Amino acid sequence: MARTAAERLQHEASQGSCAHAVRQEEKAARALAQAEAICRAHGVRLTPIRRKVLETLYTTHKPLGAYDLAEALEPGGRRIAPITVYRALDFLIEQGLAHRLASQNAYIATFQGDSSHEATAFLICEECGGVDEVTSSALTETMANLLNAEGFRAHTKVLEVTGRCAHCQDAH
Amino acid sequence: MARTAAERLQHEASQGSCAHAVRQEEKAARALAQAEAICRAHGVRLTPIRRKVLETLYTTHKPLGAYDLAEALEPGGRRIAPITVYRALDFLIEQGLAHRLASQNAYIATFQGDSSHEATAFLICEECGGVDEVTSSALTETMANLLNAEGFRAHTKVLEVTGRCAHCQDAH
DNA sequence: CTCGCAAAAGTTATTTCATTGCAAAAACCT
DNA sequence: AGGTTTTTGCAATGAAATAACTTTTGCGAG
Ligand SMILES: [Zn+2]
Ligand SMILES: [Zn+2]
Ligand SMILES: [Zn+2]
Ligand SMILES: [Zn+2]
Repeated sequence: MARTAAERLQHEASQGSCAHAVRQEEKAARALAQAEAICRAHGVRLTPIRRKVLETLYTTHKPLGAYDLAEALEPGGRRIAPITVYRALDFLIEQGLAHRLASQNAYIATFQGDSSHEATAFLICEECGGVDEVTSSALTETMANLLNAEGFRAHTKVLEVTGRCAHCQDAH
Repeated sequence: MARTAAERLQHEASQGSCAHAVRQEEKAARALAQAEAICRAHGVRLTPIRRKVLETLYTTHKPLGAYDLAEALEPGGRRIAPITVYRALDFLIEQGLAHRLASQNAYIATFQGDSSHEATAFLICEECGGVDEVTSSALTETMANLLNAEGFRAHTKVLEVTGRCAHCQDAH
């Protein structure tokens, strides 16, 4: 089944930065500022822990498990308990700032503001670990039609594709 | 996150048979016969354990966790270890006879022979626990286009939608 | 400022899901 | 039967997620 958290980290380390991560620092800074704005607007608090979790997700731009996050947050402070990470993740997901990749037991920051009625697919590269978030009106429409035809009222959509991203194929 | 195995079972018990399960016995019998044929054709063995797991999935027609299955197989024999169930599930999934619902940590029998290049969506009702397996050429095409546009070579597709099925809305 | 409340984080333990490693048994093939 | 491969048994462990309860923190009302 899904790669474990430890394997993910090792894989990432062995790969170094990939094209998915380029210029991630600047994007992360902007995204973080926007997240603060969103939280203010929603009247909720982006506490230090929540902020740090989100920041880690942004700068990594790869799926991280809750225990990965706990580890990543460790330096410069004491070890954070898993439950704390999960609570932060729950918060971030509620605010549409993060997303759970069910097929990986991992979490990732959301760049495009979760326009919740849109169908969003996550393309997960098995080679470099990068994740692309893609939507298209065609996809949204097709899903809507399909669900409509079945009379199914959707609550949560999980669209995850694993495989090989474009630049990992080139570099094969 | 996802409903636990125990909750699933309790939910099922509280609901009795729902429309998703009607005439499941006959369908299950036919599907099981077909599964035997498939295994013969593939030159692999549908052993008693594998067969029993598949049968349980067919007759239940609801997502079951590995430990649920271990429990379900218990009567009339000794307790089966989780690993054994997982091995049986791995086999069934390899043969395209079962499917893992990543969003539920649960497994379900596949009725339509997994024509592996088709995009199949699973509609999971949060009310009755029933799962419908749907495909459409439109969905397959849309996904193919989307992946093509991204230059992404797909290996595994996870399309799972949770919500409320048609008859659970009627009965609300 | 201090009291009181509610939200957040800490602590400890437990549950649920999945895998590893090795031994025994069964099925298959000469 | 003898040797090989596949399957199952068994015990322990790892990994992901949650539970129950306490303490701390942020913040407004008095
Ligand atoms: Zn990459
Ligand atoms: Zn890649
Ligand atoms: Zn139903
Ligand atoms: Zn239903």
